Amino acid sequence: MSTKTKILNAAEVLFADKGFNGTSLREITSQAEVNLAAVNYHFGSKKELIKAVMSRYMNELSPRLESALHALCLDEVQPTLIEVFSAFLEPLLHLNSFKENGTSTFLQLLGRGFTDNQGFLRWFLTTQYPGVFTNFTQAVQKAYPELSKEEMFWRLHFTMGTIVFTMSSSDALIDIAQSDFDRQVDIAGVIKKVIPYVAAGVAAPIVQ
Amino acid sequence: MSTKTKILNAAEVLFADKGFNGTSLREITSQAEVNLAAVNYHFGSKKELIKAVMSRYMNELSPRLESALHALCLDEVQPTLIEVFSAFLEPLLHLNSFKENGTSTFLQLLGRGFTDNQGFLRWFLTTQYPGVFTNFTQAVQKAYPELSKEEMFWRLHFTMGTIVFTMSSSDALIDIAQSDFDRQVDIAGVIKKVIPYVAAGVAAPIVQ
DNA sequence: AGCTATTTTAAACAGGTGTTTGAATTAGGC
DNA sequence: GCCTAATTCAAACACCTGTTTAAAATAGCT
Repeated sequence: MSTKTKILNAAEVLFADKGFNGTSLREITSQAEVNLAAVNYHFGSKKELIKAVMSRYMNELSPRLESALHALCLDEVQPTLIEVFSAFLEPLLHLNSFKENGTSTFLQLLGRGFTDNQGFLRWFLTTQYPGVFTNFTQAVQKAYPELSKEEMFWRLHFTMGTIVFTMSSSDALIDIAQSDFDRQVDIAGVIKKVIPYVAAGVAAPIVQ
Repeated sequence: MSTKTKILNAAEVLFADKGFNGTSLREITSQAEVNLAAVNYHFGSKKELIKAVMSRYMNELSPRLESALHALCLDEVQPTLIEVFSAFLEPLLHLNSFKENGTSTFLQLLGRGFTDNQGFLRWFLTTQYPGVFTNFTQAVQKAYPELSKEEMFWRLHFTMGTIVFTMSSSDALIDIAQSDFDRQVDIAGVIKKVIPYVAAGVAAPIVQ
């Protein structure tokens, strides 16, 4: 395995667990069993390493997600919001076959990306992968045309918050659920639980 | 104004803006115009300062919130979920008269508290202010008795995620909304928008 | 083999972190 | 005014941060 890959593999689990700011290059390189200077040699800087970690997942996810959402838009019948959000399920779970615990790791990274680093990753994702966002809003628009652009803006950010926050602490939540309710839950189970919630939230009646 | 208060005032806005890990004691003390050592003299450590910042708000918020939720539980008629979540509105907005931008600052701090520091603040809040949580779950239980304990656990965490994530980036979102939709929104407006969303999410039909 | 370009290595760099120290200053009670 | 306790202050502490350097090792190619 190349040094670059070793670094990426070590970095992604540490970043997901402790955040980008909370993980030092020394932790990453010692976990990856490579020299400290290797990060700057292969990636240039820590910031570029963060981008590389995210890109590896986004490049795997975004084409599948875009086409799933695009299919809904092309369809003749009006999709339900449940169907729109369910379109995320397969592309997200596919990350598990791409990499062990890939789904969980990616969603945690996404959560970190929106809270750490005063949102430079938010900028990176929206500018580098705009197709995901436009296809998504188009699909929601088609499922719920009465929703104004402004109201949709807010509700999609509420949805993002639900997902991102839940997933960034999904490990802890799954542990609690297992000890308190004696129920085996995995990341796919959590996603299936969250879909009706966000679909109902976005579909909520509009109040003036 | 006492040194202690000067530190708390400077710390809370810096913590809200840049997170707990992202704010150094030197930034805080120079903003507060006090000596660097004052934090350790008056609070003992940075961790204790964080607790003190949160406690100042929680002590102001929790009695009002608890009694508002408790009133719903004592009431004879079954409350709607909208009413349950609306019970948060007055106590939260009261923080604005307690302190300028108090509502926004507190909610941002809360968001930081659940993502920074691998959740030591989550532990602090749930153990120091358990009344808020028990009253809240009781009120939701009364409004939606069909919801199983496990399903409620998940949906309340989804709700927490929605609130916490939205509020931790509320300043950025309000800016975008103003430039994109030319609409004046404040923190109260955001809260009023999020209530129907989370109420509908919690009320979503249960799927097996 | 020999040469070149790539990669790895240990060491140092410059700067930031929370915390502690001990002397200097201030405040409050008599 | 005096004495004591509380507070402030500049300086240093020990450690961690991302990044850079220049020498050493390795790899690939003719």
